Amino acid sequence: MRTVATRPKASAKEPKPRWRRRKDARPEEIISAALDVFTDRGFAATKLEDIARRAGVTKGTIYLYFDSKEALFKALVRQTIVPIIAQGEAIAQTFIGSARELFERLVREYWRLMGETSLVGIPKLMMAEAGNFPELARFYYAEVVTRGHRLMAGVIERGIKAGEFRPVNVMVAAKLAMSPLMHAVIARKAFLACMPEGFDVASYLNTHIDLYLHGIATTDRSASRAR
Amino acid sequence: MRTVATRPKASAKEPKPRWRRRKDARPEEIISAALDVFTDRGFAATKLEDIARRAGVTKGTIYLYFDSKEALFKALVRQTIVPIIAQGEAIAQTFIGSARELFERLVREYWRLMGETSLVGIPKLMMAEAGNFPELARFYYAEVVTRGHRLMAGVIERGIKAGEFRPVNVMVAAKLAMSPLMHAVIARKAFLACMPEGFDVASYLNTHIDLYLHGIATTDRSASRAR
Amino acid sequence: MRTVATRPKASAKEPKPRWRRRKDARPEEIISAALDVFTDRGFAATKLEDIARRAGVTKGTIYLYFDSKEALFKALVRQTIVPIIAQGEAIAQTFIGSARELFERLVREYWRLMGETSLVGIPKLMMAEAGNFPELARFYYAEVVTRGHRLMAGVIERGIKAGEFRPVNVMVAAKLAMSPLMHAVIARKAFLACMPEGFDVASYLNTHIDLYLHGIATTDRSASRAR
Amino acid sequence: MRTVATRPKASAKEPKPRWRRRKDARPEEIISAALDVFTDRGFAATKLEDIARRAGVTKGTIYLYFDSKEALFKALVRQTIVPIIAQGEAIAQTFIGSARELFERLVREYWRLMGETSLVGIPKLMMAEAGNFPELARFYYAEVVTRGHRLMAGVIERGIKAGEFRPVNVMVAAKLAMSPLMHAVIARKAFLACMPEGFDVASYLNTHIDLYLHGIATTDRSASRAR
DNA sequence: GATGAATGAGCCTTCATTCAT
DNA sequence: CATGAATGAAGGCTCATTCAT
Repeated sequence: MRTVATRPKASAKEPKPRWRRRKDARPEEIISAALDVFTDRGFAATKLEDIARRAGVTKGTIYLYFDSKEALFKALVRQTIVPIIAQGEAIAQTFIGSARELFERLVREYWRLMGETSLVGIPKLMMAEAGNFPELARFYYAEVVTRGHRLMAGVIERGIKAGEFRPVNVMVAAKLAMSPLMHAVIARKAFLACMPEGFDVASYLNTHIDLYLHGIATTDRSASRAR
Repeated sequence: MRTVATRPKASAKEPKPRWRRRKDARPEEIISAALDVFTDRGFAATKLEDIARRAGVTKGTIYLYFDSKEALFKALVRQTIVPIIAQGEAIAQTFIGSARELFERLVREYWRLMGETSLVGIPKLMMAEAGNFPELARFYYAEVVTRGHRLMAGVIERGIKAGEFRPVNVMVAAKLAMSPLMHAVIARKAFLACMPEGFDVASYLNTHIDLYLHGIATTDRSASRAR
Repeated sequence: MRTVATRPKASAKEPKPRWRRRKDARPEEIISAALDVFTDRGFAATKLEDIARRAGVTKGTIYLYFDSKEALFKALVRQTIVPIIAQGEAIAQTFIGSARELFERLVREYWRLMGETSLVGIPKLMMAEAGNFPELARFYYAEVVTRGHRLMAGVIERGIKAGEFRPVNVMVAAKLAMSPLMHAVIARKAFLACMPEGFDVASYLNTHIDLYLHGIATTDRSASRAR
Repeated sequence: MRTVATRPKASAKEPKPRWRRRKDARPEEIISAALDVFTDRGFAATKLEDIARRAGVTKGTIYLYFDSKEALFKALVRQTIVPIIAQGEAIAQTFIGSARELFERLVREYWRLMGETSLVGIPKLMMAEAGNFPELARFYYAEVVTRGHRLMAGVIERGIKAGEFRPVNVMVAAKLAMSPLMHAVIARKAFLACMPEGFDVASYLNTHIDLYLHGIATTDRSASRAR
């Protein structure tokens, strides 16, 4: 749960990792705690004290590193989310294979990094708080949403050029590729406790990939791809 | 009293008719105001006083009709969203035509009722606040989300039976039909101010319909339908 | 329960005494209700609405007869308590018999009129609120407490003159005759629910009369010692 | 900031040492202030802000130590009254002398500890607010009232066994020994300002002791008791 | 005369923020 | 660096009081 962006090898167990405080790891620990709490309470409903407790410090300490609750929130968004996008871009640039395969790879990668970590909370939070933090919303939209869309748009363009995909409005198609992912990731976080049937991730992703690639494929040979 | 017609744009004195109306229109006026405010501030950040002001009453008045801020929030959700779903169900039951046409009809109807009205705020709010109101989340998920999914699932099943659609997991496919709509509707509300390029609703809907129907269509004749 | 001072023959049953409203009985009904509510909630904790409900009217109606909550409270004290004292005085003046018999009569009468009706609430209230209502306290102390003490003092004086009682400071002795009654009446109201053993009124009164008369009686050999 | 050294006991400006102390003396200071304020305003009429001001802190500080106004009230009762009772019990257990002497000792002690300190306010409050705090009333009645009665009952029993006192219902007699004290202590606090003649404590106590011991004494030798 | 919808001041309570230690 | 006691500005909620009907 305590994942921070680029620290994916954190051994999540660590029974009691004492005696390694007093480093400069503090800000990260605080951000990590903030992620967890903001994420499932929302901005206003989050108490600095909860963050402090979870980070193993006191309220006052937070102010050594962040000017205000708002500043902490912004730092959180800025520092946790961008690396994800960058990572996606890196994958795309070095990927060798068909556009369809790349599409599938990115879809699954997105879910792994966003859907399965506490990072889910970020888009959820941004949707909710965009109105209250206009500059942050602008930053987020430009640096994350648009960049993510562009990434996916590149994949689609690649597919069109390669004759794999039909010619479509690539930016719109990119949004349509991402939105089922973003929505599911958020809704799952929000409503998991309310889903008696659970949420079958594999089915959801497979069906999305299947329908989407079917939908966008050039129609002559009709490249089906199921599992 | 009401010295002047219905909306005293009067300039004069109007000594101090401390309060005006006094109807059972009040609850609805308050809910309407609550919709606006909750919707763009979130639950916790909303001040009862703002709702009151917008409804043209004072804080105290709200408590004549609702027990608490939370109760007002619940009433808001209950009274605004459920009818929408019911309306969709009515359309589906009386619809005459192909499954594809029904799909398109529902997609456009959803956007018209949710995307173009302030009701957008409701799902946005629910996503954000579900964690803080487990009971409400359960209600919403059962009465709105699931019901909406079932509605769409029925359409897909109809298409499969008619040979229009490939056999797929209908519930998952239903979620995938809805999620681009739900996400877009929310994101548009959240980020519209941040979109320099705006949001081209027509393209988005058309492309979704096109890709989705293409994706789910039985592949032999492959009935494409673009615009 | 609903007793109002000088209306002791009120038939407490009256299944539904409708259609006799709109008289000038209103103020009394309100005072009666106020007595009940003030009495077991205290002044500040009493809501006008509770009084109104119990009186079968609405909040607004109270203001037709009383200027404010405070005014109602004062009227309540003034109008309900004085008749009691007067009644006691009347008994004393017309009483034929020994001082000891008169003492006993007054003690039992006090309990009957104060201990067994909602009038108990008045001294209880006054003790509690004297600090918040100085003028009222002054009125009450002069018109009720002092007058009550004087009444009892007269009895004691009578006993001394008749040789029944030892010579004592009559005013102090009067207070000591009354205080066990006043305290018991109040404490019983306050704590009845907390007394698993209940409160044995007969024992309490009998023992008080016994001890007090024994204590004040001229002992033939009589080693009195006063100051 | 602190332009000057560490503890400017200086007279000069003292720019704004926003707050001072910071000890665990705080809870006691608050309780002490609460005693004063609750005591002469009653529970409901007391404003936390008044308590805070009197304790030299702000409203918020109270909540560092007590969960709510009610919790503060309970703490107040628990910490002030119960020790008094215990002290009385200690006296009785170690007392050497006649039951009459012990009776007198306890009567005077009660007055000294309750009548002459601000603790008077507690029983006064309890009488008034018992109805609003059933649980607290139960606690108080069991831990204070009953315990006090039992203490006095023991004394009376001792006197009976020793042949000093007539056989009486000891529990009732105990109540009658205490009630003039409790009532006087409360009434004096409530009405002192209304007593033009003042309240002669010595007379009151002496006369009570005299009458009571006279009343309960075995009658043959007629134990007089002087000073 | 009565009503009851509406008001608005005020209180309890919370919590981001500060700062002496 | 850290702490945590203290602050003080709000916000939710209540309720005595008013007044159009």
